[in-house]
Amino acid sequence: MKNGWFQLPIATRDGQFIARYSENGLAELDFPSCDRRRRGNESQTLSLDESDGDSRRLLLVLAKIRAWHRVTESALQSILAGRMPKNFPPLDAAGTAFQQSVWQELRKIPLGQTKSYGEIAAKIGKPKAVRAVGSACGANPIPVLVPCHRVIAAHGKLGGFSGRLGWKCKLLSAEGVQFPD
DNA sequence: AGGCTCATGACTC
DNA sequence: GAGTCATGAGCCT
Repeated sequence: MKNGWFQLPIATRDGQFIARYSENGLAELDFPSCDRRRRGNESQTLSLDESDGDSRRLLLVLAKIRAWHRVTESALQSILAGRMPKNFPPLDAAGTAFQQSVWQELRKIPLGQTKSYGEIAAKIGKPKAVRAVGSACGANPIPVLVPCHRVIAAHGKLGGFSGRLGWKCKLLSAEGVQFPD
C-alpha cells in the first residue's frame, strides 16, 4: 500500500469492499475479492507510514478519515440498494487530466440512467475519443461511487467492465436499468 | 444478428 | 513509433 494511505473495509451483503484514503479524500475502492476465505479478524485495520512522527497531526487525519469513511459506507450501501446517496466523501482519484475529465463527467450521470462511450466523449469536447473514454473508465479507481458501470456501448449493448462483468449487470439491475439479454 | 474493417485519442513501453 | 484498448460506424452475408 502506498505511504500515508489508510485502508478500511466495508461489509455489504455482496461482500467486503476495501476503501483506501489519502489525506485528501477517498482514493480507491476495491470490489470484494473473489476468494471467499474469511480472516478471523473483522475489525477495522489501519496502516500508515509514520515516518514524519507528528502524532498530533496524525490524530487529526485519523478523525477526518473516520468521518469520511462513515459517509463512504453509507453512500456505497445506498447505491447497492439502488438509491441515490445523500452525501459523498471527498474524492481524490489519481489520474491524468483526460481521465479526470472523464470521471467528472461520469459523476453527472444520474442513478438509473446510462450513457454511451460516445456520449461521454462528446460531452468532454472530444467526440472522437471514444476508445480513450473506455480506457479511462477502466482506469477508474473508485468504481460504484464514480459510476463507470453506467457507461455502456452504443445501441444498448453492455460493453466491458474491469472487475467481473457480472458486477456491471448487478449494479445496473439494482438501479432498475433494463438492458438486452 | 453476427462478422469484418477502419478511423480514432490516450496511454504504455 | 508501434501496439493496446471497456468504441463506433459502415458495409457485408
